[in-house]
Amino acid sequence: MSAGHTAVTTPVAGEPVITCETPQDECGVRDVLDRLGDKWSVYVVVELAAGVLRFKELQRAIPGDISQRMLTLTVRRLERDGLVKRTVHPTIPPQVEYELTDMGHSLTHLVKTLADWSIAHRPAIAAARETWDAAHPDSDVR
Amino acid sequence: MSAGHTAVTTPVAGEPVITCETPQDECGVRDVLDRLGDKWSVYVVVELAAGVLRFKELQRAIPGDISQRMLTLTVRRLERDGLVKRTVHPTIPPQVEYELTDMGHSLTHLVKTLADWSIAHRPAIAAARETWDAAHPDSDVR
DNA sequence: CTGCATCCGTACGGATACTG
DNA sequence: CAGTATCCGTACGGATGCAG
Repeated sequence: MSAGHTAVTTPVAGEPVITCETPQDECGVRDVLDRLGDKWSVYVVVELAAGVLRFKELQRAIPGDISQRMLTLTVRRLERDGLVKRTVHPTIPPQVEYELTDMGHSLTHLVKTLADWSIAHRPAIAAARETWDAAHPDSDVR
Repeated sequence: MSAGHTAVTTPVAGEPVITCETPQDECGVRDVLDRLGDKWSVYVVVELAAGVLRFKELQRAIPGDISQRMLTLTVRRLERDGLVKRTVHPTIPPQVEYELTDMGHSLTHLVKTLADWSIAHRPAIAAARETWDAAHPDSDVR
């Protein structure tokens, strides 16, 4: 192969092909991961998939104690990307509701796929890790 | 709803439900993201999906100039998780080949789904961003 | 070629205090 | 309640040098 990219070494049958037209192309994958790969975004999507939530509700619903700051940031970014809609009711005390947009809802299928794969392979991965860790007692890889 | 979790506020029709049995459960999603959410793992999977590659080949194939250190780390972690198989040919100079395991190959479908979603919604997201950025001239959210 | 060790800058995220 | 502002520690990742 001339200039190395997406090597066609040993094409596997029945395998979806992820095509990167040009070298140095990110195949679109990097995009999604930059958006959902952070610590909290998926959780926001998951919780909002079930329905409209207020700020505090969202914060309580998300597993793992998200800080107020992080929830604000996360939800703002999702809003900026058109995945979440934010509506403010100018009452006292203020009430702000968050919900997924249509595009946001389309994400749900994606997340479901992720969750399914994870759950299906969790045991196998755990096993692989144990084996590897046993074979490599002192390694900083982790 | 008593103690807030996975609120059942406004269930949406025809929407996959991501169930978290217990509060503070990560629904399995965090697992995958911890594994593929980093900067390079997906690329390794994508390139190896096409066939067996040596270290240098892999490095050249991946878009965005991955450092040698990062490629080593990434590939080691994937190996630890049982997603990548590493075979060493004790020659001079050394020759090391990387390939996906069966489980690794099962990831390809997942990645394809990600890529597809990304490409499909890229324009919409770009538009949403422009709108938002215009409406919020001075914001550190980005 | 493949890989480890080391150093170092930055970006991400947590904690806290303060405002409308 | 729903934020904003600030400070601060750490983990991630890049650059470089050395070794089998």
